Amino acid sequence: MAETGIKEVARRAGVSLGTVSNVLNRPQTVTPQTRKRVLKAIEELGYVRNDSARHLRAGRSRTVAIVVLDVSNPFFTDVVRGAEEAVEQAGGMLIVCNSGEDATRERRHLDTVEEQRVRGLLITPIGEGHHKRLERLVKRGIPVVLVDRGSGEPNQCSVSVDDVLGGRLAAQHLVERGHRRIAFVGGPLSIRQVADRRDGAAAVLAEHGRAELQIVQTRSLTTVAGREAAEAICAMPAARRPTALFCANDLVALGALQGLVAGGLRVPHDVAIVGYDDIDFASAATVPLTSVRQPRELLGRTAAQLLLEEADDTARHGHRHVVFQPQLVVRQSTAAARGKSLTR
Amino acid sequence: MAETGIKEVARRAGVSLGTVSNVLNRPQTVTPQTRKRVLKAIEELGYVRNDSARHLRAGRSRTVAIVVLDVSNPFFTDVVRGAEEAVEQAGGMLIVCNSGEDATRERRHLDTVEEQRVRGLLITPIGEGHHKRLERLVKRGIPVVLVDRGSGEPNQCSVSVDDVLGGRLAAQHLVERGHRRIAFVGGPLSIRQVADRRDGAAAVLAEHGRAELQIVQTRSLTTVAGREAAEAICAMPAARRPTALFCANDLVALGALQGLVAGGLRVPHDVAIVGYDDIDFASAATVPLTSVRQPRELLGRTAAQLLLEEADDTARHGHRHVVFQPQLVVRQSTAAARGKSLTR
DNA sequence: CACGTATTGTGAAACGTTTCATTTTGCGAT
DNA sequence: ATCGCAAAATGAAACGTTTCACAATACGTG
Repeated sequence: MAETGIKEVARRAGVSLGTVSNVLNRPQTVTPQTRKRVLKAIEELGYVRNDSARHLRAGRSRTVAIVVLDVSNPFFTDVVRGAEEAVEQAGGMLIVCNSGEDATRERRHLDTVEEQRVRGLLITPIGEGHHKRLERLVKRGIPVVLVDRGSGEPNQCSVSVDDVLGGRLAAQHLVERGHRRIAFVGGPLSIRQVADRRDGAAAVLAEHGRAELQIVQTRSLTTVAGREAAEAICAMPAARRPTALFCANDLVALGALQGLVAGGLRVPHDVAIVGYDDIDFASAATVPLTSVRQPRELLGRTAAQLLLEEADDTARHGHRHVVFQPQLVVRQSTAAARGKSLTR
Repeated sequence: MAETGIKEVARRAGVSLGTVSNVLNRPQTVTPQTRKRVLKAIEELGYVRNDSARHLRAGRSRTVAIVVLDVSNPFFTDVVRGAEEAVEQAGGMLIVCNSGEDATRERRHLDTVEEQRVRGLLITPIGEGHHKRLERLVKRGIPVVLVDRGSGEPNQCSVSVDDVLGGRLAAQHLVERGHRRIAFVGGPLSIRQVADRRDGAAAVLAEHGRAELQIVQTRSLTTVAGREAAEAICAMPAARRPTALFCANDLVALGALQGLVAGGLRVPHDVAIVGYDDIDFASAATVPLTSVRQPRELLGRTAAQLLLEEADDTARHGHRHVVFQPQLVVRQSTAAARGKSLTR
């Protein structure tokens, strides 16, 4: 298993170690003639740089890590694609870690990422207990940017979408459609985005003097959780049952949609649904979903750019908190019910 | 930026370099007393292993890479989740790379992965031009397992699903439903899975003496591509227009569904659709999609297990080619058209 | 109490790069 | 030819680990 290193290349090309390194890292400083000779040797030997050695000596890595809540949620894959674009354009590499909404796995990933001395970290943290941990990374010289999550922290950037506003848009729309009994479906509430969306919706109801926002908590933000929540809702007596659901994200909404239909309720006739994220599948659902759109790829791209900027020049970098605006997209799942007054 | 290394830990704990290393790697060989002392020093100094140095010296990495065709395709995210599970269980880490069906990006990822000297590589390659490249990785001691792709290669494992059979199942079903003009929608055909599915379908038609399978090629396997294909199909004269589509995957099928509806055709009344993969969203579509199901997570998990087995004991490892069976799931998108004979 | 053995601890060498202070080479001007 | 200078090439040191041959210590036995 003779690893062919820079040394053998040097010998074969009849030059010194340093020259080979120069060909690799500062081609201008070496005569075209020798350069060619070295490249030929590299080719013939099938030499491949050893990134660990390179990184060890150079002290800086070219890879950026992103830790997301759920890789199988299209929202995050779009964010990842945006980040990927920015990172690769800068000649780096993005590695994707999935915390799966599990704090233990999140911590494990942070450990690994720290051991790898990555260039920087993009993360959508789970709870609030990450502060000291991320703080430590920053102290260590690893810039951190919060993704899809606002932050008052003065020593890190964040890129987010105004979730409270998103919640308001959703609730506002449902109120205008005449709904009185509205439920928020989602969880866990320890995820800030979930809590914010709920708060935004609750605020609107309060302003309108409507009944309080019901909360149907779920354990996670998946279609399965949405389906389970819908079952519980179907089981409620009709008089108390909400006439509209505002779901914490589209996966939950899609699951709820299935659950309601399975339980014999019609959407939007009996129960209207508003989702969140406006993933591609929202418009392709059995009943196309009204949803709150977020600029997914832009979110990822912006976060990555901020991160790279900080990594390139930590000294001069000023932390920023970018907040995008969400946008309501109305579709059939909240179409006005014909022949049935909800406002009564 | 004083990197606290093993050296400082040793000094603080009043032991030698080697002892600290032993505490980290072979805790049994060190007295509980000194071990505690070292751990305390580690804690106090906030020491974090430098993975590059570790890897450089040890020669072997703990990370496994997976290169997929499209991270935003739920099929692959499920495969990734399966692989992740197996890798993490073995104490490793999985890094996810997205080739985006782009050969250049695939090559870039292979380069990086090779430079990183990863423990092993899981890959769903794009075309056929990867042979020598992967061969080289294997020669270098990096085991490679092909995912979702069969292989006759004797020196690498592969885990796949019988795509020809999948194509047969789809076509068989459509033929039984009475369809005569059937089109295959998907591409590029350089992706083996796509070609295999088409071939399976074509074989069935041939056996039944039916008209040839029409091919509507797409540039990629996305909803956008499916929508475009559907537009082309809508534009065909009704007499020549296929009465059923077999789409290379569910994303294309979902896009086609949208495109057909937008073009004024009803599904399944005017045109039936069969998708492939049976991703979660297939059953939640406007018209729930008949699809060919693949064991997605199992695929990923099995591939990772095979890889780890090989990495752990290259010498004794015997290469295997695991092939799973796909399964047809019938839903509304191919429901028998009422009051209209397709067999005329 | 001496001896042999098992258990702990030690520290130098090696992993494959990059960096940088030096030396060597090439070349135009005198 | 000779000198001077810029350009090119050199090679030793350093990055932070792990490994391994060896030394030191502890322990049970005759």
